[in-house]
Amino acid sequence: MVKNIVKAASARFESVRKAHLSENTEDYVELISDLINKFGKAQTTIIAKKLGVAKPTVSKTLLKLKKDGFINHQPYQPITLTPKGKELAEKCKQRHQIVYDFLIKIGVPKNIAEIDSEGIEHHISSETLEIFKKFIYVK
Amino acid sequence: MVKNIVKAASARFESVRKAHLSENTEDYVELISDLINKFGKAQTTIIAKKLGVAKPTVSKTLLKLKKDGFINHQPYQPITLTPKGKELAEKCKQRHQIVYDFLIKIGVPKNIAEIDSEGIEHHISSETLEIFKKFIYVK
DNA sequence: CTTAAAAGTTAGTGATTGCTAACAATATTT
DNA sequence: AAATATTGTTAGCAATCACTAACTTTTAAG
Repeated sequence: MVKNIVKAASARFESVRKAHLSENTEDYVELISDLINKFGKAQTTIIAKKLGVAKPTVSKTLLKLKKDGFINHQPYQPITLTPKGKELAEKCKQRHQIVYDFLIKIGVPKNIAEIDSEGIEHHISSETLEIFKKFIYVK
Repeated sequence: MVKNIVKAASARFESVRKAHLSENTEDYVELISDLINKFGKAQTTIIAKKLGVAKPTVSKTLLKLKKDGFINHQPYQPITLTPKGKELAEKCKQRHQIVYDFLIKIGVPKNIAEIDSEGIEHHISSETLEIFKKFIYVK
């Protein structure tokens, strides 16, 4: 059936659009986790600087992350991750690290690997990730 | 200086956001080129089906692509690419192919490679792409 | 050649993710 | 403790990219 062929063709674009919806959440949660680990706390201003966006943008996103159950946050208070947020952060960090290590392994310069891994990490399937892993540790 | 460290940290996020702005344009132009090659013409309805979006979404995007000089398009007429559009399509197709071939080469199954290459292609630097190429042809 | 189907457009809406300007709360200096 | 600086929020706006409903144009069938 022609319809099914077209449907299959569109699936990959839909996957990419779906990934875009969770990208922002993942970037925030991963960053918040890093900040807590490095500086003991995560604050709006630091997040804004790290992500290269304005403070109100962060403020608004934090409301959404709270609503979605990833963070605990009261106005003017530091941000903490919920169990759900910690879990997502952990998953993202592992994935990010694998992509980064893989790029380094195949010879991509550090500064380039940092940028590329950031863009790629949200679009890698678990299957491909497994193959990346084998490359890093076996070869 | 601490400021520069933070600025460097934000650069990769800004790169990703910048990539997102051109992603849609690239997907459309690449697809339009494919449709012209395969079926002799590119039409709104086919594009909509292939991308998995509604027709009005395509219609609106075509106006933007025309405004930006990537396509020629008069209402109710088939779509053609401008030289600028052809150039971009060619670049995207090559890049897409390299990413896809690379994934296949390292052992990713076809159906997964199709999805992942679609998501990844917009976030790969030319440096990493060159390394991918070497992998495909040399090893 | 008229009618029905297919293709394409316009209008209006909503979510997401940015921004600036202005203000409020908190922390720091003096 | 008062003034100042920093931090965080609210309000209002814009661009992008989706959608549905309703309409127009073109194509195809009878």
